[in-house]
Amino acid sequence: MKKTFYITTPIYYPSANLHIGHALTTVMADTMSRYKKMNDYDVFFLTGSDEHGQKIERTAKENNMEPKAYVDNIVAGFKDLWENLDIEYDDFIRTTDERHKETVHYIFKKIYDQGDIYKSVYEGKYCTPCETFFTERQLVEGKCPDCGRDVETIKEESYFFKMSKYEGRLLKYIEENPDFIQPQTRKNEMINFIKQGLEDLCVSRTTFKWGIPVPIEEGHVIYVWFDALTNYISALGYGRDDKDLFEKFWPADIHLVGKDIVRFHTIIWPIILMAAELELPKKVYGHGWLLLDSGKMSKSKGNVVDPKVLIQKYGADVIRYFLLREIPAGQDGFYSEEALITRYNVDLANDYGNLVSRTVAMVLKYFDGILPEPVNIQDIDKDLQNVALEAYKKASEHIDKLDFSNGLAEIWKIVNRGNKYIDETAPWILAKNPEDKERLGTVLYNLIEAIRIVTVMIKPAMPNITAKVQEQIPYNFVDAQWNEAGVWGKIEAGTKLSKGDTLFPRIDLSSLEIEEPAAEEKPEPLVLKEEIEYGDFAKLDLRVAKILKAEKVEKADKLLKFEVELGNEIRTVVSGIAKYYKPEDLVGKKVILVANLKPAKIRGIESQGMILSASLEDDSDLEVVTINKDFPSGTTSVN
RNA sequence: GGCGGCGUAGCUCAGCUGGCUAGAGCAUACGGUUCAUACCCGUAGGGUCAGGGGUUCAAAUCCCUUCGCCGCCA
Repeated sequence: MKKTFYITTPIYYPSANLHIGHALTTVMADTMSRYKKMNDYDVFFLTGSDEHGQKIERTAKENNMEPKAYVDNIVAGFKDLWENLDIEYDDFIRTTDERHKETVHYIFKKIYDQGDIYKSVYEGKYCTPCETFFTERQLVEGKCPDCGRDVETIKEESYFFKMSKYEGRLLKYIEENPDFIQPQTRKNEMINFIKQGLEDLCVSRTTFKWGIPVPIEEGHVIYVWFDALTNYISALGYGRDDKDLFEKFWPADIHLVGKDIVRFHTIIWPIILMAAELELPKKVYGHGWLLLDSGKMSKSKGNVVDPKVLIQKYGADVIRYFLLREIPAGQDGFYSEEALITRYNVDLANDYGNLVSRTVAMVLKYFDGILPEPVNIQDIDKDLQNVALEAYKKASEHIDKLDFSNGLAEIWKIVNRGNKYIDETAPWILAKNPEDKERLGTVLYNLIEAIRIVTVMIKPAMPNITAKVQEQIPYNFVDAQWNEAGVWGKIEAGTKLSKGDTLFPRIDLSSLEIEEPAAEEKPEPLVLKEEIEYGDFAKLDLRVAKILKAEKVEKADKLLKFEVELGNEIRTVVSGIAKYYKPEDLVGKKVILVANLKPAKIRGIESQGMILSASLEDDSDLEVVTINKDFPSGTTSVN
């Protein structure tokens, strides 16, 4: 029986479309999955979407949609992206799937029945936009520490999960399984966290409906982690009749996650599993973030890089290669389109693509495309072989540890050695002497063989390119197993090569319009008027005034004429804001009037003061400054 | 505030348990080559290894300290 391998990505939250950072996790998982398949593992690769929660409920409502219809739409976009990126998952679990709900019900009930879930009262501060609860201590000046908005105090009956009970067992497990949490720094953080003591976890809500109902009491909905994390076993059929997959693949070999959700995967999830008397996953790997020069990518910053645009421009292989090569294992990495193009030009076009191109061209030119037999192996040939075999070994080790960056770097040592080998053996000189024909043939054979090995090894990362190489070098790359890269001499002499398309055409960086993500606004220095003394300011008499009447000034597009109440007097004021307000909308509003401004005649009407407002520089919009509290008119507004 | 990490060439980073003139890739300059996608190969410049102190025959590597940056603390 084949060895099994179960790898997962997080299930992504469909409140918005995915960005290139999400693509990183999924590409890593897909590459690992393909690598294991090439190593003859029976692989199960799971991804999906986490579709419940108040935020979805609200966003859907804002869009006048039912939540399910709303998420259907976004999830279709997820799947489309994965298809474009050549992500070959075995299953896509949605938390709205009936099968998922069944499993969640089952596991919730099981844990409840044994007494690890109990009812109590939850009280906390909640920030709806961020969908996060905070403790009093976490708030910054009483507001949400993430977004700075107001938080709501929420007090409700909830079900709680007895996490505290499993604290010691979890700690012991982590210490006895040193590879469970990777990388090391995350592991240390988690140990630290647990040692501070675990609180019980609130696992239900009554404030929204968009979720899986708590099976034992109506009106309660299962809250986030109990629902979301369970996807890893609901997709396998746990708690239902069809649990063959569960028996075959659980425990998972790797839960691949971003570093921001390591805690949930290494504390809450294992404890849920312990309570359900299930085995724990073998490894949780928290990879780093893809940063932009302008910081972390996030929707609120508006600096999100859309992977679909990039795929269209450069192709899935290139994006995949960049992500895997550029982000160091377990660390953050930087994205910029310039870096992407540099990687592309240097590694793919110049080094690998060109190596294939020049080698195949020489076989065509000197041997009519028939791959010659290698004879009389010399030291330099041996060296090329050794570099290839050594790289195979090291690359395998790196990839086993999810270190794709170093894995690919190792593979490229063969590419570099190949280019150097051409330089040292100078086939074009050998071609001039008929008696060197055998030597020339050997050199070209060795080069093709080196290319073959490289091409086998880049297949998990770049699944498309192998098929294109196969058109030129007819070796069965498409079905190749990984260990074929660990053997020298597998390509047969006599193989007929043919000219193919340029694998990676160079991109001229200078003539390219790079669409950098909308970086944060460059803070243009404000140009202020000349500094004034307080005395200058104090001369202004700003007063609250109530608008009694408003009408358009005849024959003037811009002007409105107001009657305003200022204490006991009634004044007439003309203001150039007709473009922005209908007269009737302003009646009754309390505005700020510059009350001691010298009256001026406008269109024959005497205007006795000015109403304060703020307007955009290009005059595209304007808002009158208004007072919301019910202050009497005539009130001094500033002093 | 508590715990942890980082600071090495213009840029991104390797340098494990201390030991030859501190490395790689990119970028720059110069040279070589023409099979190839103006590509490839070679050479060179450039670092008081954040600052200070200590241990040692010997420290980027261990210890202390200062400064700066980052992560975790539901």
